[in-house]
Amino acid sequence: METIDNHNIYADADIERAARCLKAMSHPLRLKILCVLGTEAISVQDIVEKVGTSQSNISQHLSILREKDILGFKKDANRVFYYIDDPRMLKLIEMMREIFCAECK
Amino acid sequence: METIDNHNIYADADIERAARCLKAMSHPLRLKILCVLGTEAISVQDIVEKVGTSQSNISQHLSILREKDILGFKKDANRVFYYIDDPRMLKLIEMMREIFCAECK
DNA sequence: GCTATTGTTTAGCGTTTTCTAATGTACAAT
DNA sequence: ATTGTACATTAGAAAACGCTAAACAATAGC
Repeated sequence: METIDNHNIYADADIERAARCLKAMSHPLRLKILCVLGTEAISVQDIVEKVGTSQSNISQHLSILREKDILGFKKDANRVFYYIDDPRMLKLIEMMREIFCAECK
Repeated sequence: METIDNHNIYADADIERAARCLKAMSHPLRLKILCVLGTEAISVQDIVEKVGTSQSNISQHLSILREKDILGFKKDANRVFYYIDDPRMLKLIEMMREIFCAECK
């Protein structure tokens, strides 16, 4: 019966935010997009080739990641280059690699 | 044109596995369950109280986490105690807290 | 035996996700 | 101008999700 309910260590707002972030990464294609991006800025066309699905499909997934402020982009003439804009996401990607790829070498 | 296609650094199997894991965590209630569990084994009833939704709903989410081998459980008389069984998941939870709760203090 | 407690499962329904296919838009090159 | 390239958007259908409510199962206590 404290002033602040400490039976709940985790703020629901943090949980919601984290869950939304995880959800964005939780699709194989989106996760792969994030992995191939890493710290680079890559054009949609190149992403399509590296990830391997239709251009329309990639575009839709990019739009999802864009809406959640995970990706940024810059246009250059005909092309659009996407990059990971959220530093937390970069950390997460790195950690995911450590955790899920450590034993598979 | 190497023997192993290195235009693709990330094995699709790893991606799939990681994505499945992320998906399991990507629901607010499930994430919260994992957070309150931490390294402990907690009964369903206690989880219900700490997480805050119906018992049936918690049970369903527990079942999802169980199916994906993220949670283990042991029965004791009337109760069932759940715990995080996958060490990778524990790491992930820890990292999530660092990333999403670091700046919010 | 009953009754309460603890937990799981099923059914059903509305919502969300994710894909394919088609269309639209903008710039480039000729 | 028209043709090609790069990308976004829309529409629509199938599947997956997530909830409430209800039924079910197992143990505990009387």
